[in-house]
Amino acid sequence: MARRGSYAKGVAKRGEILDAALEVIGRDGYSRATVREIADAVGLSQNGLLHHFGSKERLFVEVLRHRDELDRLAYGEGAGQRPDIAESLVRLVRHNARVPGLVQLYSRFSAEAAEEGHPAHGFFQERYATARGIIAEAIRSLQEEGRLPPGHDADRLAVLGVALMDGLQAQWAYDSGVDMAGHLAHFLDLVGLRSAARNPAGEDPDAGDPADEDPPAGG
Amino acid sequence: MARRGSYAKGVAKRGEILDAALEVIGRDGYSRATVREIADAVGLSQNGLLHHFGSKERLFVEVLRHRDELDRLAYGEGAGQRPDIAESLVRLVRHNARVPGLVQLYSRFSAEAAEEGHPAHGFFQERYATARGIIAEAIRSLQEEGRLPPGHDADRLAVLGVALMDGLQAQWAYDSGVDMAGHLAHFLDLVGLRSAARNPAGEDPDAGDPADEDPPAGG
DNA sequence: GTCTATATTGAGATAGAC
DNA sequence: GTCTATCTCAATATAGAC
Repeated sequence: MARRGSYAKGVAKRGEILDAALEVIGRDGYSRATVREIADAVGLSQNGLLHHFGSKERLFVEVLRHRDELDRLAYGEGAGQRPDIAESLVRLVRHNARVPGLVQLYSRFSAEAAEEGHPAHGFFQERYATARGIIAEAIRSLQEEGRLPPGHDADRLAVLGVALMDGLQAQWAYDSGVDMAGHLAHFLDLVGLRSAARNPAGEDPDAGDPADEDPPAGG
Repeated sequence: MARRGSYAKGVAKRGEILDAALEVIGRDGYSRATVREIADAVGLSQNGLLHHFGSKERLFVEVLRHRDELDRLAYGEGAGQRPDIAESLVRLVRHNARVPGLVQLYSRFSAEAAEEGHPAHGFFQERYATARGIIAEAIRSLQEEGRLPPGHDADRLAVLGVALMDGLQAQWAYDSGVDMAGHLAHFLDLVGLRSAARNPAGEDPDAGDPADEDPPAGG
């Protein structure tokens, strides 16, 4: 509102910086992804960059927010033909295994921001609550349709699901042979969520994911 | 072997430093727990402390190793009357909820050390493998005794269990109302591990834990 | 052998010129 | 909106006292 003619330029520059941050983090790892490195990658000085985001923490929060937005479009409700929670989560996790830099950013940053007073504390607090809410709501929908075995507590299952996704990332970070998506799918099978969400008739639960192609997030 | 008379003194000092580190981390949080703060707490200079451990990373690894050792004695095989895996894990997690500083140290440090080449990378890599191995082995024992529903993959369940413990810590860090032990117990119930491990006859699965008293780890 | 004092390096944050 | 210069602070390495 109060911003002047160069508003569009600022927005474009912010997008450019987010992309550069992603690239540097992916290439050099989180601890080498300093403000200076990212600034170099985008052709700015350190403080030329910080002018747009204020601090490293705020920059990283925006990177993660941007990631969530893209993931929501690609795997969230309304994405693809079947907005089914179990399959959406498995696909999301499968996608994550192809972007280790982002996963590392998420893991380290969320661990740091757990400390009260950290600039990103509120972001993650809200994100966890939202994630649990989305999953719990999807489970309740299945229950209303009668496609889930009775006796399941949607809120509790949501906590377990979110915890599993986080925890699998930790093990995967130390052993890339850990198949995050496979283990999540196994859990969903165990609690009856996967077959319920997909096809009550009972087709092959692993069919239908042609390759691990990136979703149409960027195109 | 080559060490001389002051060996015992060095060992005692190391123990003193580990205790001080725990206290500072618990009181001020991980990011305020600098080498200088810990050194002050134990009455040493920064490098007086680093002389014993070499670096902050090595000090923290020793803190976590010491914690694991105490936990193993208190909750591992042979601790208490019933060396039953499900109950041991639930009790361990319940105990963790009473030492937020240690949990924060573990979470942040394991996230940092995921980067290849970090001084603590090997420690966590080994720790994850060991944790999975212990749980998988305990499950296999139950299976051999015929106390577990058939069709369970011990190795897969172990991965899920470890992931759950890590992931629940993350959510708990942002909302201390998240009952880590309760959610883990719920998971173990869901997969049939808890009732199998405890009492095939089917007693109240939450009885027998009088209070959340600390185990005889220090005495 | 053990410690104190100090210097160096590298990170992010801040101030103010253009 | 971007830059240069400077500040603070943690971690590490070195020199040398006892």
